[in-house]
Amino acid sequence: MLSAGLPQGTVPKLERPGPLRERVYEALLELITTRALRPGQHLVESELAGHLGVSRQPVREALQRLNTEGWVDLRPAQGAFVHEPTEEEADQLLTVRTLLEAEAARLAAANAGSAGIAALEELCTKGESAVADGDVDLVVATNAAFHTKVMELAGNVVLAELAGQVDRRVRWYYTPVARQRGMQSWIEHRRLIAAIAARDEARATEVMRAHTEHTRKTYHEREAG
Amino acid sequence: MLSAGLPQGTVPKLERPGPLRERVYEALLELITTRALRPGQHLVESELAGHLGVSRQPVREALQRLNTEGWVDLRPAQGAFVHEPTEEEADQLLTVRTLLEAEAARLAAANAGSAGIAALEELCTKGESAVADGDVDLVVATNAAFHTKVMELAGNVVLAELAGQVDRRVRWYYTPVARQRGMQSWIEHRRLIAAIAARDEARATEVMRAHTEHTRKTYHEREAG
DNA sequence: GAATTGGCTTTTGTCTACAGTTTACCGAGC
DNA sequence: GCTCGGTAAACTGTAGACAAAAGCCAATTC
Repeated sequence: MLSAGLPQGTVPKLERPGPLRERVYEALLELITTRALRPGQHLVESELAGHLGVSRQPVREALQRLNTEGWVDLRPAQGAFVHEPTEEEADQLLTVRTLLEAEAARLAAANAGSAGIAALEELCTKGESAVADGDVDLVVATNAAFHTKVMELAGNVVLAELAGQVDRRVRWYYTPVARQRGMQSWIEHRRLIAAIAARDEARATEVMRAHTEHTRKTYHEREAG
Repeated sequence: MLSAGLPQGTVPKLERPGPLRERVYEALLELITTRALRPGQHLVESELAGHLGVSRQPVREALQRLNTEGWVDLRPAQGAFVHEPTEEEADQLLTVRTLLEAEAARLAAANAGSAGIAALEELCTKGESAVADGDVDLVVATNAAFHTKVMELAGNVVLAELAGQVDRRVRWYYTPVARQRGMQSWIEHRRLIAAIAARDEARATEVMRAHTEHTRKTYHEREAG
C-alpha cells in the first residue's frame, strides 16, 4: 500500500483553479453582500459576463444557484434580479436562525470535547480584543467564525449547511445592526461557552436563543430609532 | 378597460411550457425519488439530454439545482452522481426535520384560524379513509399534504421552504418506513389538530416532536428487523 | 388628447461546436 | 507476472451563435 509511506500533509492538494461557475458564484455573492449590486437591480447576463471576462454560461449557472439559495429572483424570460428583502421575510429568517442556532448549541453542549471548548474560548478572546481595538470588520468576521465553530461542534452536517445559508442571508439583511452589537454580544458568547462546557443542553439552548433573539430586538429598535 | 368584459376563467392562464430547465429538473427529481435513477449512479449529461429530447444546457442547469439541493453530487470534471445517503446523514436530516416541523406546529397553534383547522381535519379524515382502503400511495400523498398544510398555517415562508426541501429528502430516504406507519400516524395527527385548535403552543410542539421522532424510531427498528 | 397598435431593441432561452481533463485500456519493459 | 508508460475514447467545461419572448417607443387612429 502506497499511502502508508506518505506523510500526511506533504501533498497539499495542488490547488486547481476550479470551475468557473464557482468563482463567478463567489464573485457575485460578494458583490451582493457588499451591496455593490443593490436589491432589485436587474442583472444582465451579458454585462456580468463581459465584466468578469467569461462567457454567459458560467454566469447563468451561478445565477441559477444564487436563485435557489434565495439571493436573486429569476423571473422567466426576464432575467435575474437581486432579491429585495421584506420586513416580514427578515423576521421569518431570524426566527429560523434562532431555531437552528439554538439546536446547534444544544448539540454542541452534548458533543463538544475540551479541544472544541478551547477553540471557542480562543475565538471569544480574539473577538473581545477586536472590539477593544474598534476593528469592526474583524469583530463581524470573528463573530461569524464563532457561530460556525459552534455548528461544527454540534456535529450535524445537514444542520450546519442549512444554518450556513440562513446565517449568511441574515448577516446580509442585518449588517447595520450587527455593527452596533459590539461588546454585549461577546459577553453572551462567554455564557454560551460556560453552558456548553457544563454539558448543560437546556441552558445552552436557552442562552443561544436569547442571544439571537437579542439581535432581532436590536433590529426592531433600529426601526423605531 | 377590456378585462371588465371578460368573464373570469375563460382565459385559463394559457399555460406556457415554462422554462425547459424546470421541466427537466422535475423530471429528474421524479426519476430520483422513484429510484429509477439509483444512488451512486453516474448521470451523463448527453444521455439524459438525448433521452429527454433536449440539449445538454437545460440538463446542466437542472443538475446544478439538484446539486445545491443535495440530490446529486457534482464532482468537478467528472460529472453528476445521484447522492448516496449515509446512515449518519439520514439521522441528521431527521433531527433537522423534527426541529422544523415542531416549530411549524408551534406557529400553527399560535396563528391558525378556524378555517385552517377545518382544512386539517378534512385532510385527516381523508388520510384515515385512505388507510382503511389500503391505498398506500394516497396515504403517503395525504400525509405530505397534511404536513404542508401545517406549514402553511404557520405562516412562515422561509421555514416552509426549508422544511419542504428537508421533508422531500426525508421522504426519499424513508419511503419504505413511511409505508409501514399507517394508522398510528393519523392518530397522532388528530392529537396535533387538537393542540393547535386549543392554541396550546407547547403541546403542539411536543406532539409534533413525538410524531417525527416516532418516524426515526421506526426507521432504526427496521435496521434491527 | 388619449389609447392602441405596430415595429424595433434588448435580453433571455436554447442549441451546436470546440477545447481541456479524466479515465480506462492496451502494450512494452523489467 | 507485475508494473509503468502511452494512447485513445468519453465526458465535462466553456464559448459562441441563433431563435423566441418581453419591453419600449413612436406613429396612428378615434
